[in-house]
Amino acid sequence: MARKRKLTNPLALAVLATLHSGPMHPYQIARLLRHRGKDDVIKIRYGSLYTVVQDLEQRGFVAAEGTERAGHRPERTVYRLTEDGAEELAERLRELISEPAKEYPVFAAALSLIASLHPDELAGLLAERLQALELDIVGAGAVLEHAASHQLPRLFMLEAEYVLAMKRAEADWVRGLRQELQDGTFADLKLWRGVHENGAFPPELQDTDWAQADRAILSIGEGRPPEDRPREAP
Amino acid sequence: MARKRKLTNPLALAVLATLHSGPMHPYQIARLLRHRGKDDVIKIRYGSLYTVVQDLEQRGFVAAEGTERAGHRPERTVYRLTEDGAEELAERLRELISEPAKEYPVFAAALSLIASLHPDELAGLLAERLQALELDIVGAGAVLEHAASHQLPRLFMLEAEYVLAMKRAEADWVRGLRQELQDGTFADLKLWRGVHENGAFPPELQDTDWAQADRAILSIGEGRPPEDRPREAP
DNA sequence: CTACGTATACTCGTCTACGAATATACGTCG
DNA sequence: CGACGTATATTCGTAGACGAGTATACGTAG
Repeated sequence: MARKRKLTNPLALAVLATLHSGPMHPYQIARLLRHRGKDDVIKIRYGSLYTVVQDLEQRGFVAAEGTERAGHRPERTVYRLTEDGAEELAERLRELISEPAKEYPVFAAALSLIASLHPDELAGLLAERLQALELDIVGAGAVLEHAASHQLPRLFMLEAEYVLAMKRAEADWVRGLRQELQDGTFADLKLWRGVHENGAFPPELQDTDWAQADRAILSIGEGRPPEDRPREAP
Repeated sequence: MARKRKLTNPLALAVLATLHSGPMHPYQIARLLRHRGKDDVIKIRYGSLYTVVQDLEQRGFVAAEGTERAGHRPERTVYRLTEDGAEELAERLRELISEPAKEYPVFAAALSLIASLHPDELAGLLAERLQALELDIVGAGAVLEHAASHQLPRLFMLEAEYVLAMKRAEADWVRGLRQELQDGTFADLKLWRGVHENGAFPPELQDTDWAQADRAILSIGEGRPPEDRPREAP
């Protein structure tokens, strides 16, 4: 947690935002965040929380107001938001909203390696995912409706709306792919099965641009100049 | 990188998958991953790569085949995939496909804290995001078309298709919200401005369930039992 | 032919996230 | 009333991620 770097840690931003509601100690921050359901979109680990708060203090974004003690519980340090902290929070939020960040969802990673799995397995796995997603979607929808009917302003539920929209889109996409696999519309099934049965690409695909380039990279490992030397592909 | 834990690191899975194409040394793995465009959905850091490969070796998922040296370059260790490695890869992929993982996109985090920003700013920020997203979308679409027209099987572009679908969905959602803010349809604008101008909630919202509960949590910090003591909200 | 930029290939040290442990207090059920 | 489960509140140690550094080789523009 160096001195001058931008405050990118979402938990840190959440801490600053929570202190808008008044000075409090770290554990209370966590409870409030939880109560407000923010732990659904922001990872709250106690292990990290205290480190983050210390860092915020060092940077001058929060300040210790003093310590108190209730009964014989451990002493608690109460922090408040500073001017600098409020500004930094606003600035980071502006940035996070206006600039899409590059993220690495694991599902995309898995898809990118999917050729390693046998195609006949995939449809079933996608069906499982779809079920789970649909459950999630129903649940999230219910939460949103419940909140609305209890006068919780939409302003505080935007993140849930967004997450729901994304889940719906994912479910749609998964549904489409599963369909193509089931009815055999998916074009590469022959190729794909071939790779698993022969451990190699069918010859008609050996000489495309990308196969060439792949082989070029692979051949360097051979200690020979990248001449020819056909190799089996993934 | 402890001994028995599941292999959740996406880079580790990518390494295993790449070794399907034959034995090679770490740097070559990275190059091939890059050439295949996988670095778009899987973070490849050299600092991590070598650690990850070592870990895979310790777990028996890859094995060193020996070392070679080209010219006076540093010695390179060539690794191959083991049976165990192939199995582990397949098992992890199955899991990643069939079970949606909980993730924490920063945009959702930012939305969840958005009340800290003045509402009149938000529409503009969303417009910026939208522009960036639309550029991304055009770019990704072009890449997909180019790949298709060069015979690269769709099988190897699924992750790009998925990412594109997600971006489109996000753009749609952002467009909708921006619209509501611009034409004043968004219901909480009055409340929201009030929070920023008075630093407090308008009285008609002070007594809802959630405001009560929030106050209950806050009041504990006061060292008093959670009786009454109204407080200002975010 | 020499200087410079770029690619190859890896290592090191730092920073950070966070699991797990710790320790006290409170409520309650028999 | 004593034993047990849960909530309060924080600290500590360590595994893992990764930025930045290192050192050599190669291509090429001047």
